[in-house]
Amino acid sequence: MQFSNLTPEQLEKASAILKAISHPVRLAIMNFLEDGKMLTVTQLHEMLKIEQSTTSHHLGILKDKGILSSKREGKNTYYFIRDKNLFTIVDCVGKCACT
Amino acid sequence: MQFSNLTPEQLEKASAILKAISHPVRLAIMNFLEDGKMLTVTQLHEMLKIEQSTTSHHLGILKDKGILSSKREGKNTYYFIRDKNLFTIVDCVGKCACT
DNA sequence: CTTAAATATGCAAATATAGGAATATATTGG
DNA sequence: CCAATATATTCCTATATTTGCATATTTAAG
Repeated sequence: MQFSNLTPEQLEKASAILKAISHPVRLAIMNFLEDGKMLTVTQLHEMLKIEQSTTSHHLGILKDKGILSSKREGKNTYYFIRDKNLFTIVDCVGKCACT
Repeated sequence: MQFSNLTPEQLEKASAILKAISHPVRLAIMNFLEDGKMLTVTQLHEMLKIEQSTTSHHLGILKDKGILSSKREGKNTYYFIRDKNLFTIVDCVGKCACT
């Protein structure tokens, strides 16, 4: 493949990022964390009303792709958005979804 | 599921849009069409150096999700980005991919 | 009508993803 | 160490996606 102004590597990277957040649950998580908030697995699991393991899976995916970071504090693990650039995408997507 | 400020429907819609463009080939297509250009299946198929049918499939997905529109002119079908709002996302994603 | 070019579609195999039950691990308090 | 809470992981099944070959459809030209 050959590209206009993005290299194949950049395309792979960009699509990996998009793919990671292209899921209703993960988008909801991003939305909850949008303004820089930090939330635990249990908090998200309760807010989303989905299984704890499912929540953990999704958080794992987001962390694995470098979208989220986590910070352990005692028994809790707080998750938060790693790169503030992503706020823009989430915001932008949110707007597009309202059209 | 319950959400902060996006309804479940909006989340579904947003993730459907994101999912549609979350693929290296489709992102490359979006990138080629980014500035409002119109390109045919054959042009894209040659630019991307992938099979004609694969190209058509990807274009079909993007059209099906409302991302692209097409316009037939003789034997050719020109594809173009339907909603200019998407330029912003593609642009934004492109930037994020360069970090 | 026939041919060729451009595009679309049906199908199948390989691969990837999603979700949840059960279980494992980690951490704190007693 | 033991119990309880929080989180992560394993395993399994169902479902979706990707790709390309073969074929169909559409359109223009002769």
